[in-house]
Amino acid sequence: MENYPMLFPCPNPNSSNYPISSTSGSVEGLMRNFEGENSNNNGGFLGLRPSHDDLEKRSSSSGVGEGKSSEEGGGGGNSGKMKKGEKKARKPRYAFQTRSQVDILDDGYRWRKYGQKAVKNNKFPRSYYRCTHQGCNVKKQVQRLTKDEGVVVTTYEGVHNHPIEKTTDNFEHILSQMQIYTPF
DNA sequence: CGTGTTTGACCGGCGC
DNA sequence: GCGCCGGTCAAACACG
Repeated sequence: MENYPMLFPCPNPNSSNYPISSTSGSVEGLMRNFEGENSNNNGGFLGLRPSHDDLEKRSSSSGVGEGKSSEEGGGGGNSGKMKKGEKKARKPRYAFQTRSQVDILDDGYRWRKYGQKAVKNNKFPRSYYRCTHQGCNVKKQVQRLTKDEGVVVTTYEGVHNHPIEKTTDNFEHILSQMQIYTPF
């Protein structure tokens, strides 16, 4: 994947409110609860939810409700590489909707796709990405809404602890290709 | 040859 | 206890 569509999910490049690199506090302030059920969510608002993990209650048949993360190195292929009984680190997650033609919103980091699953209430599959930087366990998942093909929901999990690889000159290009849904 | 994608299977929690 | 469901791994493949 060398063609970088390059979209950045930040409405204000000059602002310090980067969804990923900044502290969660400032980001949380900007967004509203995203728990309204997505599929019926005819959009129009920027959904962001710093998940506090525990209250993950999915409404079974009605909700897409994300399950819990099983932490890195978890589960999977029974090769016996994960330690069981390890405590689960709960990480904050940031979700936001963007309007874009492309699914992959490149924010300047390098992502490796590690999975793709179909979600029950959506026709479009959800893609799982992980930052390829060593020691950087930032994960991200991209999902497209059924109702609005133009709306892409991106969920970031974790914080990068290494500098970006690309210059920020691309922001102009990035912003030209996307528009953020704002409730205001 | 290195890097990332594809894809099926598996894991683990929760609901029933 | 079983089955659903979301999340993840890993081998094979594709591409530069």
